[in-house]
Amino acid sequence: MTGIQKSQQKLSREALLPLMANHVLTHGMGGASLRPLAKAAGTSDRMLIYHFGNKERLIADVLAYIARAYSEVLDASLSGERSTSRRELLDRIIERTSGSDMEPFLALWWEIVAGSARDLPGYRAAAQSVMSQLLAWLTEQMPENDPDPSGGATYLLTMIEGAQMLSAIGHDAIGMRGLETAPL
Amino acid sequence: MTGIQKSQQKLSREALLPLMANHVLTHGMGGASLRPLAKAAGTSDRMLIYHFGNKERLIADVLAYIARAYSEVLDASLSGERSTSRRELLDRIIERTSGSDMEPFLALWWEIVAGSARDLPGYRAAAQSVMSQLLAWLTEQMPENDPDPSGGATYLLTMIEGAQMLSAIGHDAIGMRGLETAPL
DNA sequence: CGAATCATGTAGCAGTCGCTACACATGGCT
DNA sequence: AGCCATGTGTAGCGACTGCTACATGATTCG
Repeated sequence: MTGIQKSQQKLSREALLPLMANHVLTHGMGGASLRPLAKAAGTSDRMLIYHFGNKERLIADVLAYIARAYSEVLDASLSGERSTSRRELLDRIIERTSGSDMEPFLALWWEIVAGSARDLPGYRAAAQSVMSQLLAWLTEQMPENDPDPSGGATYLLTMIEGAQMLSAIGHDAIGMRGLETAPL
Repeated sequence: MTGIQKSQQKLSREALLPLMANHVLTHGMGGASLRPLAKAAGTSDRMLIYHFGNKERLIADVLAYIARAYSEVLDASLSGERSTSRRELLDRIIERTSGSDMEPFLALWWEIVAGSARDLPGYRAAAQSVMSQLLAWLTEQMPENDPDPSGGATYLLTMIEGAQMLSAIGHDAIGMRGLETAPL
């Protein structure tokens, strides 16, 4: 009769990651300190260090998990019949990534880019993983008759990301105009 | 004979801004807390609050100052004869912005974008200021015979920023390929 | 059964954070 | 001369940071 039996007694690294990823997606990297993360994952800062060694590795693992999870979302949500032109493909992507459900990920995305630019550990790997996935998906989604699917995909990716950045800073008009006037 | 006469006795807001901007450019937003900023500006956290009211306004002012200073650098360093084609203009921009002296500003830039995406006070205004300046400069630099200078400038801006992001995360290859294969 | 390993709670440390209270010194104005 | 606004140094508060020491249950193995 010593006390209450805890319901969850073996929250392993793997079980904690999605919970922390969720917290990071909604609160951003600014809120990614040990105690809030632990609370979100139903454990203690003490246990996070126990499982991951230190915060640096923790963050790297969480970012890697998010990159992995994002590619799965991408696969699931973006499948469909092949587009018949670059323009149509571009429009579809813009439509999908403009949904409000993508907002948390996009906000986090720019924090990851900023971390990459400053070479913070784990950030660059996550960023490259996401972009590689996106590029691969784009390449195989290129119109069947496209003269240069690979080159065209890198081109589209560059355009899309540029437009999304302009959208993130509230210059949607410029970003969208840039897309509209783009010679594809 | 009460003590040493301090050499600088009236460091006003305006005198402090460039010193803090310099610190932010070299150390990033992560190091932009009151005490380090004060040290860089040769004063105390106490005085920063005295001059700016609180940290939020301080940061907004520093970012606005940086945006202003950047546009002057832009004017000075990018002037020259008009390009004769979109491709040539694009190449010139890429060459100028790839210099290592631009690196501190670019790293800071992505932090500003991330702050904009999270709607932190002051960030979006600074980001829009920088992009507006850049777009205006681009527009007037478009080739003389260009059919659509304004639309073309937004298009180029979108491409440039997309490529720069890919470069920031270490995917230069993709970014540059995107530019090379771009139909201008 | 006993020992060792794993897992976890409680407390706390040294440092930083933004910000404030208080004292005090100047200088200009009346 | 007295007073008030401007400016500045010193100290500190309460909250938070990553991380650690210590103790103690729980499990597993010899």
